[in-house]
Parts: sequence; structure tokens; C-alpha cells
Amino acid sequence: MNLKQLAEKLGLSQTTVSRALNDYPEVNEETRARIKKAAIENFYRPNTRAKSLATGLSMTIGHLIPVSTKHEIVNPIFADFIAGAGETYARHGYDMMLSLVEDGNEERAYRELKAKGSVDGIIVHSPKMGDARIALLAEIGLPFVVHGRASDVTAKYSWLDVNNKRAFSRATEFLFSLNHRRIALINGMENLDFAHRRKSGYISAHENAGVIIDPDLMFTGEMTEVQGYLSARRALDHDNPPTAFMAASMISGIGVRRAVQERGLVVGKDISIVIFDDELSYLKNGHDVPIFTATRSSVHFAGQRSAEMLLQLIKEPSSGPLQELLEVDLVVGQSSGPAPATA
Amino acid sequence: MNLKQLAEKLGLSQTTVSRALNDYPEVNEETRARIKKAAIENFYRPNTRAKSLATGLSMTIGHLIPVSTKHEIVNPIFADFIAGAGETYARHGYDMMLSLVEDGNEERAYRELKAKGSVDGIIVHSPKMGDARIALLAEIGLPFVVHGRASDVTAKYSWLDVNNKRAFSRATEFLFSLNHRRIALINGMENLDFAHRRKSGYISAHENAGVIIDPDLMFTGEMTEVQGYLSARRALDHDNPPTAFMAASMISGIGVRRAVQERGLVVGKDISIVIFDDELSYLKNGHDVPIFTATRSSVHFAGQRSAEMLLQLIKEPSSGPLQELLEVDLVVGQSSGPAPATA
DNA sequence: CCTTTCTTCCAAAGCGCTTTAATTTTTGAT
DNA sequence: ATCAAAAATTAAAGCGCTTTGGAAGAAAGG
Repeated sequence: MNLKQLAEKLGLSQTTVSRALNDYPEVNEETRARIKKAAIENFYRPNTRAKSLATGLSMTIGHLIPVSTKHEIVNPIFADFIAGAGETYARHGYDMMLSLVEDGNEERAYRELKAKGSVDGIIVHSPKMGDARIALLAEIGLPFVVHGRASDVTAKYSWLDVNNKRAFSRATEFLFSLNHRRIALINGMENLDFAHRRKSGYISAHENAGVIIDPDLMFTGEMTEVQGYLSARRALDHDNPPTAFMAASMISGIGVRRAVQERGLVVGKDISIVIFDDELSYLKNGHDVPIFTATRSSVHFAGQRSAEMLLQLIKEPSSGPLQELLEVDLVVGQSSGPAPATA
Repeated sequence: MNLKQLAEKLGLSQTTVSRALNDYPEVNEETRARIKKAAIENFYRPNTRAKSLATGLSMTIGHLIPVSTKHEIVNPIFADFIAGAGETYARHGYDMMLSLVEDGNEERAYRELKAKGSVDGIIVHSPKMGDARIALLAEIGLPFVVHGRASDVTAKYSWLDVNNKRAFSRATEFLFSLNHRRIALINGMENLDFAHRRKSGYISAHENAGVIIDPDLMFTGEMTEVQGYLSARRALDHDNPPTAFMAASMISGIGVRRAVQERGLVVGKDISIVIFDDELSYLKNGHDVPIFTATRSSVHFAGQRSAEMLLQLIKEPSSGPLQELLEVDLVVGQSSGPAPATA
């Protein structure tokens, strides 16, 4: 059933029916009621494409997921972020479009999205250091919110980020307070901005405490279980192994734990582990007592907020740029304890 | 730049330009070349909404993700499935639309999708036992492919599934061959079809071997780390604890492992664990030697194939229903070994 | 009672594309 | 040169909606 048919059925013009349904004032309330009733009874839903064409609004938000063909790894936090954002979109009558775009094709993909008119705004995922996409999007003139920030970009833009630096400096300080002095860092890929910031938190805490970092204890790579495991193994092989690990995610932390246990070491006693916990719904950090001591921030919430910010920006472009920095909690769990006395 | 402007610039009619770009034959090859060149130079991209309205095709595939407000858990395999499907869509010029739909609102959501004309087909996720959505979609007349199957549905429909029953009967048999007789099952929610099938594989293997199942060793619930952990703990508390576990996913397997190690038991020696491995990109089952002994099937591949099937179905509706059953591999890893001799 | 002002409704144009039907141009056979 | 057939192009309609610019009728004011 389309508008024309509904109008005919009611013996009214399309104009009136359209106006009644969109709550325009110039329609008699009785008529409006009659129209709305008929619309419900006939399960009338305006064709989105037609509506979109007429209004110039697509009522769709795009998420462009960078996919590199080399190491084809899907970001595990992605699902929960999307879930948070998706809720918000649904509540506001927006659709969500996902595009996987290969490394290098990004510029074209963004321009295309604009030219094809398929979205009203986009969320930028996984910003890299000095990410070129930000300048690009500003130039294109498509509202956007970055999940994260890009350090080397000077222009003002809208973003929502977690205080990654603070998170890792706090975690480091916490380990210092337990007398750990050799702390391994199992970081994400450091061309990604969040990993860079975490590293700088780790470094600054060391500097403030006057503790010298052993570069052999810093690792970077995909945030997978296997990478956590392999890095931890190498760290433990060191002549002077660390007494503590900081891992960039629950998943790499699990990998670290595996390596530690493989050596017959006890987590929380021989070796402490602190992770960054994104509160993934399928990978909660324990039920009552946290499994891992962690800095914690909900990526689901981040998804929600980013979406809200973007919708706000679309409705009122002048209200931007919007920026929001989420602080993390530090929760103490079973995976940390005082550094063992040196032999 | 829209079609009209491009046509004016070229001194041609919109018709000719449109036809040239869409490779219709009735246009001079020289003219076509000239048009295509201009289109590239001006970065012309047809407005999707307009095109969609004119053709009646939305060139979009919908994914409806069931979200229950109660236990708001995102399926961890979702991201990899989507990545696989997304690749395929991109290659064929399709967009991907994601909708989160709350439990109970499903029928309305599907009908709406059809009425609004926003998708050409959809992928049905996480089918439940006797899922009502299948009959619904058939009635609505929207092409669809189910990722999984629905046991109690007699109607023919298109699906792609993993041989879950076989996977779990094989895993069970494998454990029998190692002399395990008390095998705990840490299953997903058994109103979900795949979990039901896995259970039936587990049961039939027991029946064939003449081994009686202890219902106390069968657990069902969300496939999270915590559920794996809690279930395993309960199983180990049993007067007559199991010597082996079968877990429905890598993640619940990790939870099982945590419970086992907490008791000071050694995985692969005191207790064997076999998991179902979906080959998640961020949670690979080890790099050389598998961490867990597992039945294995790539969910990324499943995403790809489902998408291909759906596109085929859209292009040629008469070619359906399409059905594909993926067999699993059994890979032996470090987490299994002969059952310890009874005391 | 006649003008003025609301109120309520409608016809038609327009969003950017495809496609049908018609028209013009070219080709080729006589 | 002539004319039918083939090739190349175009004008215009239509996809399903919103929105502009009226118009008709009712209410209000003098």
C-alpha cells in the first residue's frame, strides 16, 4: 500500500494524507485521526527511498569499517559499539549502513558515500595517527563523529574518546604502588591513535616515577589472543623478566595469562596482569570479582553516545564540534598483587 | 553533480547518458566513451535513492540482529560473519543495512522492512527452534537466507548451516576414544537451533556408545566466558566430576579452562576440553598448535557464502530454495588427552 | 450582507533517476 | 537518387513521496 492508494481509499488527496501523517498543522484533527487509523490498519509505511528523494535526507548513518586485506582481523569491540549505536539510531528512526572498505580505498569510499547520497552522517572508526580521513570529511561536508581521536590533526572536529593515556598511566601507577618496576606493555598497533595514547600514558607514569623503561618489554601488534600470548612469552624469556603485564584488551590479556600459566607461574602472585576492559557483552571481566584488574570503559556506551552526538550534529550543524572524553574506572581484580620479593 | 548536470555539460540527453553509463547497447560507442570519461572526471555517482526509486531495487541487504533487552548480549561471531558477508556485498555493489530489533518486535520489523522497501533481501540470524520468522518471510515475499536452520519448520527455505550435530557427535566420539566416559556439555541457549542440534549430537554419540548421560553434566546458557566458568565450576563440584568438557565456543571454553585451572587441574591431562571453534579473527585457536582441541568451521566463510546465496536468490528467485551444509574439521590440540585412570 | 481572515483541502511540481515510445540520423540495398 | 531498415538520440512519463501555491468554504468583523 502506497500513499496514492491510501489517499484514494480515504477519498482524500495525497497532500492531506502525507501532511496528516507527518503531523503538519494544516489538517483537521478529525481527518487526521481518520487518516492515522487507516494508515495503521493498512500497515502503511512510506517508502524510504521516495521519502528520502523528496526530502533530501537519507535517514541513514554510515559506518565505514576499515578492513585490511593483509591482516584481515575484525575488531572485537566493533560488535558492541555497533549495538550501542544501533539502539540509538533505531530510537530516532535512523537506519544504519555498514561498509567494509579496504585499506587505501578509503578516500574514494567516503566521497562516494557523499555523492551517492546514501547517508546523512558517518562514524569514523579506528582513527590512525594523523588520520587523513578527518580533513577529508570536513572538506566533503558530511557530518561525522570520530570514535577516538587523531593526535596530529589540528583542525577541530567532533569526537568521543576514552582517556586512554590516563587509563594506562593510572594502571602503571597502580602497579608501581604494588612495587612492580618491570612492567611489560602488550599494546595494540601503535599507528592506531588509541594505542599510541596508551603507550604515552605508560611512558609518562614511568617518567614521573623515575623508573626506566626497558624497550624490550614493549610489544605492539594486533590485539588478539595469540599476539598477547606470543608477546608475553617473549617477555618471560627475557633475562630479567617482567613482574607485571599491561594488556590492551581482555582478549590479549587472556593470551598473556595463557603464557604465564604455561610457565607454571601464578597470575596475581608471581605475575600481575592489568588489562583494558571494554566491557564486551560476550566477554565480561568476571561476574562478581573481576578476573583481571582493569581499567574499564564501556564500548557499548561509547557507541550510544557517539550516535547521539552525530544525530545532534545532523540536526544542528552549528552546535559542533562536539567533543567528549570518557574517564575510565580502575577495578581491582584477582590478577594483580604485590611484586614478588627479588631473589 | 547529478545526471542532469552531466548531460547538459555533454550536450546530450539524460537518457543517453544514463544508458551509456549502464551499458545499454543502444548508444554509440564513441559517445559512450566520451560520457564515461566525463563521468569519471566529474566523479559522478548516481544518487542511490533516486536510482532505487526508479528501478524498484534497493541494492541493499538487511541484517536483523535480535537483541533481547533482558540479557543484552551481542553475538561474538556476529562481527566475523558480517565481515564475510560485507565483502561479498561490496563486490556486487550492494549495501548492507543493520537493524537491531528487540525480542518480540520481530514480526513488525520484518514487515516494515518490506513495506518501506529498504532492502532487497535479508539474512536471518540465530534461528530459534521452530522459528516463526521463516513462515513470516515466506509470506511477506522477501528473499532471505537463514544462517542456521529451524528444526521444526517443515516448509522449504534457503539456509546455510554448519553440521552442528555431526560436529558434536564427532567430538564426543573422539573423547570416548580417549576413554572419557563422563563428559560435561557446556552448551548455548537450547532454544537456539544450533545449540539444540549440538546437544542431539552429543546425545546420539552417547547412545551409540551405550554410555549413559548424567543430566547434571549438561549445561545451557549464554555463550560467555562467565557462563563457561560457572558451569564448569558446578560440574567440577559434582561428587563424580567429569573428566572432559565440550564447550560451545572458544569463549566458553576459555571460561571452562579458567575454572579447571582454578582447581589446580591441568588441561589436557587431568581434564580434557573440546570446543567448537568459529575461527574468529580476533580469537584464533592458537597459531601453530591449536590451543584447544576443536571442531572447526569458519564463520567468516559462512558469511560470505550466505551472502552469495542470497544475491543469487535475488537475481533468480526460481533457483531457490538453496541449502548448504558445511562440514566441520576436527583438529586436535593441547587441551585433550586420555582420561586419567580412575582411582 | 459583504468583505476579510482562517481553516482545510487539493492540484501539480519536483526530488534524480530509468525506461517507454517516438523521432532523427545513418546505413545500405536497389 | 530513393526508400526501408537499422542505429542513435531524445522527450516525456513514472517511481512514491513532500511541498509550494492556490482554492473553496467557514468563521469573523464591519
